[in-house]
Amino acid sequence: MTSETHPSPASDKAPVGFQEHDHKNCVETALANAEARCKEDGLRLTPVRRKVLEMLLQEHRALGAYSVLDRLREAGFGSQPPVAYRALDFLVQNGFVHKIERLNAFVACSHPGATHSPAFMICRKCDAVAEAQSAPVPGVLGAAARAAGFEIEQTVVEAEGLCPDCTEKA
Amino acid sequence: MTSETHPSPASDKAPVGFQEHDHKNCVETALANAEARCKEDGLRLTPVRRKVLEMLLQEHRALGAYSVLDRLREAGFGSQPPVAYRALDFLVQNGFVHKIERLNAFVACSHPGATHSPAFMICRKCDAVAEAQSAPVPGVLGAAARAAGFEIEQTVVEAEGLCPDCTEKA
DNA sequence: GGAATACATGATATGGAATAACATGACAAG
DNA sequence: CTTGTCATGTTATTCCATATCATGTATTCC
Repeated sequence: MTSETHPSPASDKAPVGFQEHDHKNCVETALANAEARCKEDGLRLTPVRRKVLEMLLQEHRALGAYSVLDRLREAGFGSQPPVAYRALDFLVQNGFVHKIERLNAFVACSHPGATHSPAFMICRKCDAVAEAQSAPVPGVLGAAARAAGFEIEQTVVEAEGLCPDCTEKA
Repeated sequence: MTSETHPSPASDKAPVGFQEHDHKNCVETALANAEARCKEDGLRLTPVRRKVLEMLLQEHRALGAYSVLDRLREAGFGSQPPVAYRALDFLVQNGFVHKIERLNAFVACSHPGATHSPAFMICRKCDAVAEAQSAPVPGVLGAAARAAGFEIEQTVVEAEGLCPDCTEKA
């Protein structure tokens, strides 16, 4: 075994995202969009970065850093942790990828372009991850922050539970 | 150095929580409350567990598992990772302590008793953590979940930004 | 009381996540 | 050509987390 962090116990090839979707173009268009936005903003979508984004789009689920690393090695890139982490940092920094804190894993963004504060639904059984457009900032929290003098820069919202598939099987 | 995970660069003894508060009784009363609730619910607040809760209340900020471990050793308890993790699991499970996913660290709960879905404000500069009573469940996300057939069991809300102290200094 | 059961603790070992520190390569600007 | 900058590569280390087994200590049931 090469080190697949989240084995997705139930179904390893399930159409995670909770809904069937056209997975053919979805990768290519997303990649094209990313390239366009990088050119536009003067960002450099280098080979490693592009490869990492591609594999995350391809998988369409959360991958641990060391899974990413394995695939980079297979593809002939460097195989040391920083290689993966740096690429991931870049992609997260610029909104192409999100980190799932709960899983210590990464997913490609589903809503390219829009500067958003995303929310995630994570299945505790199969580790499937779906992204939802979140409210601008959770209202109550925003109020509390203002009251305390805390300046919110970024908010992580992650819901854990059971995805439709796993609910059915129970 | 014994391994203090989050050194709190700026001020190591700052009144984290973002607001001055009476820290004298706050520990004792919280401990008493915990003991009461455990007796009531038939839970066993053993020496290790009690000690961990006490130190988290004392510190009043997020501590990494290995910081907890160091203090356990100093207090004459076992010093292997599982000792700390088991105690932390128990405390988290029963709502006495919360895990900050963003930091891989733990804080004592500020709102004892109430079964709540907490939200946190985390200073990216000094790692101070404040807990806010959160909305039951972020409304928009709840709707998305229902639409997708996802059953939410628990939600993590963590806001990153600058605490009042660190904002001042900038 | 004494055996059986469940749970808490202690210790060993291991694996995965993340970053520090340093060196190299590619490339553009001066 | 030299300098500065950024991306990449490599080594090593630190930190987070859990599986596993052994031991001990309650509590329960007979």
